[in-house]
Amino acid sequence: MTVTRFAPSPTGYMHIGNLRTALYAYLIAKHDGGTFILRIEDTDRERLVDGAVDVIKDTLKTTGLLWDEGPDVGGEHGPYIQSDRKPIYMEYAKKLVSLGAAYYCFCTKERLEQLHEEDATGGYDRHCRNLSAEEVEKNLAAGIPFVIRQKMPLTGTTTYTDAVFGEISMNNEELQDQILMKADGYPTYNFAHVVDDYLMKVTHVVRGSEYLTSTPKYALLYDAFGWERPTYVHLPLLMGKNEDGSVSKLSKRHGAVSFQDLVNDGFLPETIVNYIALLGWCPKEVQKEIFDLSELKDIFTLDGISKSPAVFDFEKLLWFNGEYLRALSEERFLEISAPFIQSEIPETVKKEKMLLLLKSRIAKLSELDEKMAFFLALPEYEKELFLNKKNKISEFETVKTVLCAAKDILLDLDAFDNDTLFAALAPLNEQLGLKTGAIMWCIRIAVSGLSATPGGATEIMEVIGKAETLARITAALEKIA
RNA sequence: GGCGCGUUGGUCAAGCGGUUAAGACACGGCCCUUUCACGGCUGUAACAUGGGUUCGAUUCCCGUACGCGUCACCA
Repeated sequence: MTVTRFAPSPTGYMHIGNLRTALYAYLIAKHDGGTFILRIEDTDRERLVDGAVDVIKDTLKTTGLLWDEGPDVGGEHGPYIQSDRKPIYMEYAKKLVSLGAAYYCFCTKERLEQLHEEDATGGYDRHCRNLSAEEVEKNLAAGIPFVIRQKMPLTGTTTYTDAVFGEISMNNEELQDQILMKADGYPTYNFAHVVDDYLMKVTHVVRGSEYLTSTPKYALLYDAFGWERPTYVHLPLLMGKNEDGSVSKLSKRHGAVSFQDLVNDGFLPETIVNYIALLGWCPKEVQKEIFDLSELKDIFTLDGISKSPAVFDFEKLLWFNGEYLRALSEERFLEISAPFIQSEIPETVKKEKMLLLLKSRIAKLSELDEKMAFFLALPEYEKELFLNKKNKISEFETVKTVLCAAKDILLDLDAFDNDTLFAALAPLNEQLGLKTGAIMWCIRIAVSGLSATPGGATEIMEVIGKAETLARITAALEKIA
């Protein structure tokens, strides 16, 4: 039985790297029909952020990463919020002390700071490591604040096997006697996650590779308790590209990097999931890139995870999103695009038709407003725009002829849909001795004021309606007169 | 700085001793076409480096360079 967990600390937003960790943890469990746990790591009481847990839960829900055990849904290994488990840690820490693998430390923060000033790379000097039982008892009885530290072996090496990176060894002398229990009675991450993972029967510890070198310390904790070590799955880091071309760990300076930022910018949750699944992992023997969550569940295997860091590429994300947008049903597209429309849309504009014209031409929903602007109001443009080499339009006289003829035809038209319009205007080519493209070019410029538009001349006319079309053509005629 | 990890085109990446070194994004060209987009075809572009091991290294080993990570009463 595979059991994984996603154990974020509530920081107030869901970093995309964190989301990917959650995704992989979910996929590893679900590929095997296992259990996916959500656990909130809120042992840092000073950094609590209101509503942060909701952000985590909402993100997981909208991406479909539903947890089998955790807040709201419960489970047999609860509670799933570390602050609710507080008594557990002290109990286990004391056990560790009695096992000789941890010790009470009464050093003050001031002393630690001084130590650091004297030697910035030295770390803790293990001052309290060998206090006698009597001294400890005395200090405890006197109510002197204490922390509990892990007693690292002084020699030898500690080795563990990571499912992605293979064997990792660290010299024990590199390992600090890290703090397990803080003076405020809360455990540190270093201790809490080990105890919880054990108690929650987590089989695969999935997390970013920044933990690669501290994992020996955790493995030692398992050993000290006599617990079986879990399978470690460290994920390659997500990087962002800097202005100067270098890369570093993806962070806010690289732009929108939280799930919510991306969604607000008009990326679909499915797109995000799909894209980040492929950042650091590649399917075996499947030659495609578009996957939904359930497909990912089927094909996800650990051996497809790569070791090298991956640069988050907004360009490719954009491409993915365009693919997802185009694949959407018209109804669904209309529905989800609504919140992104800020513009006031006149009654005379065929709104749905307009939006659908844009559907295959945008990469993210936030582009909608800008791209629809010309439908709503004719932009300023230079009359030279009418001149077009490819369509062999070199004289304004030609443009005038086309527009006048078109105007006459349109005046008599009752139906104003694309097909009718095209059928009515296309014959102008023979009458005027011009290519259809040239005819439409003139008209399209007149009704849009743009050299490139979503949709052709007749589609645009249908959207803006007869009155507006005639008004724009009249304006064009005046412009070139 | 110590320790650890990584290094295939600009980016994501396949490859797991013998390949014309896949594919995708981006970029260029062509086609389609009422402009654009979509779609189709096509082009440019890569094994960081030096030593080994081997009949043969992108692939295995060692060094070097570069990059990243980590050395908290944060996670």
